[in-house]
Amino acid sequence: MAAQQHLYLVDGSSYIFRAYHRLPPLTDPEGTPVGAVYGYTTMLWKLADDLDKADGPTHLAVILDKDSQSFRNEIYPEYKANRPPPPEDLVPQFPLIRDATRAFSLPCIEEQGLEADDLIASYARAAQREGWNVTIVSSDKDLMQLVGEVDGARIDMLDTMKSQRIYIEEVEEKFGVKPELVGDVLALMGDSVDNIPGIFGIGPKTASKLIAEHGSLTAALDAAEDMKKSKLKERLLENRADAEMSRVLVELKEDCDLPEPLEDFKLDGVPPEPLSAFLEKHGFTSLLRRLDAGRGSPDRPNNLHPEKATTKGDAGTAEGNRQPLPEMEAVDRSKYETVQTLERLEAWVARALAAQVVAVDTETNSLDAMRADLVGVSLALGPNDACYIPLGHGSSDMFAEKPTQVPLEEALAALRPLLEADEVVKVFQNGKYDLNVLARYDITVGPIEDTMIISFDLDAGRGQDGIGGGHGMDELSERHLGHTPIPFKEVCGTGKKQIPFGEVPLDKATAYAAEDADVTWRLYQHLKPRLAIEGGTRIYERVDRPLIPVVAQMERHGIKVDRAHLSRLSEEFAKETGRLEKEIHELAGEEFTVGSPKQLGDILFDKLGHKGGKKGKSGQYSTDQSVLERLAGEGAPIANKVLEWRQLAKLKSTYTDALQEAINPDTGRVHTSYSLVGAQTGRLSSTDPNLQNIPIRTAIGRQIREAFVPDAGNVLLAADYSQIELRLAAHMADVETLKEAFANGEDIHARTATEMFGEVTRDTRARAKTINFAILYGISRWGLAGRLEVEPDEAQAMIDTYFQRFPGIQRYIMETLETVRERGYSETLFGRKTWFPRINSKNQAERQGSERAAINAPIQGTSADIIKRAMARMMPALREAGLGHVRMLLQVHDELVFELPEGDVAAASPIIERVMAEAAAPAVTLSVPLGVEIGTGKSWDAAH
DNA sequence: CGGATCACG
DNA sequence: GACGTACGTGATCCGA
Repeated sequence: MAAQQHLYLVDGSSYIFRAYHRLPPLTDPEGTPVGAVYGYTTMLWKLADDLDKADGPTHLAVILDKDSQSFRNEIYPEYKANRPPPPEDLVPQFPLIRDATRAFSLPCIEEQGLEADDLIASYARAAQREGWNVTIVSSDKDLMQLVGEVDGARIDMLDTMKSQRIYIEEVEEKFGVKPELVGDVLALMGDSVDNIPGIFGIGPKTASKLIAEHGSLTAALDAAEDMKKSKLKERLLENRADAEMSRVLVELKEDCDLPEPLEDFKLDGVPPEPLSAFLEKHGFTSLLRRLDAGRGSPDRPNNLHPEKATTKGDAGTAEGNRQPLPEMEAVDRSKYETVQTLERLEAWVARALAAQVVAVDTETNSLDAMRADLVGVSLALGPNDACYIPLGHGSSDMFAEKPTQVPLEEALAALRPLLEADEVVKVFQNGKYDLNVLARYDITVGPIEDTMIISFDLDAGRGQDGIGGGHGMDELSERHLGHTPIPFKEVCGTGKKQIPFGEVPLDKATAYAAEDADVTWRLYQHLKPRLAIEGGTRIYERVDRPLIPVVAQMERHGIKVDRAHLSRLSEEFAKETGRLEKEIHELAGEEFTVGSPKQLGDILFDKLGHKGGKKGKSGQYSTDQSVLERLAGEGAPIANKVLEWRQLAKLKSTYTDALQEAINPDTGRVHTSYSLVGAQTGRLSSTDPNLQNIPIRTAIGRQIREAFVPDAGNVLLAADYSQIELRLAAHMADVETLKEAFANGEDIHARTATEMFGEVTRDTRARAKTINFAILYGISRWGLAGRLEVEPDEAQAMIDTYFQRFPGIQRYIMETLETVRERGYSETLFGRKTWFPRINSKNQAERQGSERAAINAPIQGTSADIIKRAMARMMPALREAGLGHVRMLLQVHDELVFELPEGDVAAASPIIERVMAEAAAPAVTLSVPLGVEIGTGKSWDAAH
């Protein structure tokens, strides 16, 4: 029996539109935009790769739309009439789609007066009649009508953007009906893009419900008569004709003449020319490399090096960020080596030195790098070419016999030349952790690369829809390699049963640890080339990569905290909260848990009968600060007591108690952990403990800052950027008035007050300040109205005045949004991207949320870039001045905290100020000065 | 484990 | 027809 034939029909036109909106605006060496073509090319490649695979294509053709007119226009002149013209930089890419298809030596079918959908339908049916299987490469919902099986020949669909097969179940999931009824559903719901009317007011949900219930469009329309009186009934009766015409419009023409016979679509491998010439012409160098690597032809993709497999293609989108799974040599854990002798270790080190690129991972007994003891090291030099070097296994009694291991000192001596070699790149996943662990053994690792940071610089913000946009190894491995690494909990257990890694038997430990290095190596090969292609090199090389060892060093420094001071505060707060609690209970007339917003709400609004209680969607009264302040103003003494109680309880539990516990017994200091990938905008975040939210705004809270102190003989120095985000907004939106004010060193909120209200008073300045921030955060009249306690109309008037007084701001907002809508990401002045997959969401709240975030991201992100650059340059600048002993301890978004001998303040201050003020240069020249304020003192509080 | 609250820039 | 309205974080507590 002959092998089953399998025809792939590629819907080229719809693909290019989607690719355009999902991919960055790349241009080729001649400046022609080619982003969408690049996506299309990688997609074709992937399909050609699948040749010879089970279910892979034996025949393939690309189907294109010839022009916008079709027989449907004769039925309904408005058909597709309100389609906006394609974007300017997409137009020149249309002909390139044909070029790309020909470059792959694939047939390309288009026909005057016929839409691609009709050709696809006709070819699909023709092939099905021959008993072939058919896969339609498209996600067009109209085509879903075709899905199904006739006499053992099936038609399915493939959405390459989402790597998703669509068969009957998927269609049913989407439309709630069998494929053959999809046309009926479409006829009811209409399609605004194609301008198919459907019935107004009936969306996908109602349409599929009606069709599922009645079995067909006609039946549903007939049934309308007997429905009970409703909007729906009216609409069905009134618009029957529209629905019936829509049914004709969505019907696919399955009997077109076939311009070329099916047999001509036979796939026969892809000759290297003209493909290579095409790739070269358009600067697709990574694909060109793949072509060269694959013995000169992509027709045997399995011979390609796995690391050269699909690079970008269809990364994260509003609808998901799964990439097509690249071809790769499958992970084979049996190939890993457990290194137990010095001889073998030296052999690995020698090979690594020769390889120039080695992935490294350390295993320890703690997540806290500052307390973690080294348990082992793994290395990877290529796919499955990895080893684990156990160093601290079996230190407890769980091992009957301690396993054979290279003694720690000897092993470190052997590894040191590798880890410190200038000419060998060490690749880590979250290298900051490993750097800190190894620093405890006096090993200064470098140079390093970091797959977590690379991923962040490429994909920050993707997966805001909860589909997974994280940068952890397991997630990256799933997403990019299609491989699930052994979960940590499978090796060490979880909860109470968790054992330290050092107690894991060597075979299991090797499988886990060597795999981590293996996966890191693969991820690096996969992600690193994308940086250049997608314009991520600048931010990675100039901002984030240099920062890794700097932040690692800051974490190791830590900051001294006065335990006695905190303990005293804890006691005071405890006494005070206890006293308040009693008073609150008396006022309430019963005892209850003050810390429970639920109980408090019931007491305030039900029992005590206060007015204006608002329940949120959790069905619970809101009792937050603003509510309690209102009640207090209305003369409810209990509200003030609760506010006071809350403040003290918060300070005690979050700060005075927790910080004491965070003091490292070895160093006597507190070592936070900064996340370099925590904030989508590029900011750092701080955890365990968070030292970026230590109180400062109230006097009581500031007492906690007094506990942060220098060593004897030293002082703390705090250097703050003044109004950096507003300055950047003035520069980026090019607002003359604001730039001038900053140039003259004016009080910017006062200046805003003058412009807005004509005079500066306490009140107008405060309002101006609120408005200034509101602008940075993407304003709405209601939001501003709430903050300023005015009517939305008045807030709108203020916004209008603001835009009028500061021309440029509105234009900046519009332009930013337009760019983000088009490209899917925002960009900082230094080229940092933040993706907004929901910017074009149909859900208004979702979309508007993304819009506000997108307005803010370039500003907040540029500020983050600038302070990061200052941090990376800081120690070299200080060292040059003989101040290498100055320690940079903390970063709080626009502030750096240093510790230094009292006598060095005068020498260090101007250097710190200069490095911070000039941190944008030379990459970016700002049209506003960056102001830096410096203070010193015997505590963090005193330094402000 | 999610929601509410509140600490910071 | 109602929703929900300022950006970015992390820690703690309560209660299901």
